[in-house]
Amino acid sequence: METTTDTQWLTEPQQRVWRSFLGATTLLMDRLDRDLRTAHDLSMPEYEILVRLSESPDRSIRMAELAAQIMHSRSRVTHTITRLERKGIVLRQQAASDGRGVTAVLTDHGFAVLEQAAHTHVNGVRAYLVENASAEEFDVLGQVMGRVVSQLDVNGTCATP
Amino acid sequence: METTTDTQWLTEPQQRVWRSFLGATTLLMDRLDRDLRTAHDLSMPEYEILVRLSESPDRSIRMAELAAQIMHSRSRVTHTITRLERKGIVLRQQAASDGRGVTAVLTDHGFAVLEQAAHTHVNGVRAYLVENASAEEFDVLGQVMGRVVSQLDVNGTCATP
DNA sequence: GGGAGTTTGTTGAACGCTCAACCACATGCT
DNA sequence: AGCATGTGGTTGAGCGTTCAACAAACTCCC
Repeated sequence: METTTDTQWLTEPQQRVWRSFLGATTLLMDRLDRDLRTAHDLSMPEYEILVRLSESPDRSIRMAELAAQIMHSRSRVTHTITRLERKGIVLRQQAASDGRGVTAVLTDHGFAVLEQAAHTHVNGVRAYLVENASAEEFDVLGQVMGRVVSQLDVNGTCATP
Repeated sequence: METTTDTQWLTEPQQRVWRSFLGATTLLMDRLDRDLRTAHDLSMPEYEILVRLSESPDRSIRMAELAAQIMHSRSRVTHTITRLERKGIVLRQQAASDGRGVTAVLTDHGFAVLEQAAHTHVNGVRAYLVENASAEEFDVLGQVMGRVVSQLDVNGTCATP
């Protein structure tokens, strides 16, 4: 891959930034997840799915499309949807146009759960992230993260093992 | 926790930023982890531990201190160290001063593994993150993430379930 | 100096994710 | 039409994480 000589190491300040980034994401995701779990028995990945479904026409999205939107593998989405289905939050439905297709549909109960959970989640995002940046800084954050996504999210499809 | 009325929702642009952030961290961590695994049979959490150990006097750190540094639970570190020990990369050692204490020590072989893996990792961080930001933007990123850490990392100790 | 309370580290079960293999359907080529 | 290749979704095993419970050692205070 690389020889032992051609690697440009990070400067000390760059390293500090990188470690802050690593620490911040670890703590942030952990905290948001825990908040959702304790208050609504919902994990972050589950919550993300509910949000996407709720915004979609008919509150339903094809499995592969769902996976692409939240950057998870198809397999992972299958497992998550299975759990959500068991909780009565979501249900599976054969896609009309494509014999293989399966679409996940948000149930009324699922929508109600989401309406509750959204408060917890949004308050968390504000308190832990948004409030820690000025409007300009937050903007910069968005731009950089956007570039990372477009670089790494090759052709809009997540790693599909 | 909250009533149904007092939640300040995110504006549409704020939402876009948050989703970019979520997507970027998912893709980024995934990719760095995969790169390390395929090239050096090492996960990101494992790698983080090796880095901290290598920088420490005697290449050794107490378990709890290690957990605090990388923001993982003590339990998680125990498991990870157990796996690393099995690979001969690290070994456990009774702490002199404290009867309960255990310190993890990086072996020579572990250090050699790290020397290789570091190239892969740093090149990844540069290519996927650093190069996607100007110097100023990267700086802003560091400041914001730093604030998040100091808010969420209450008294320097990670969630200790 | 002898308990009450705290800190350190481990354990095992349950949960969630990854990975490779797989089937079913769709598409394209000739 | 018929076969090759690609896509959509699932499955189950194995791995890594969380969580609650625990034992051992330290601290403090009377």
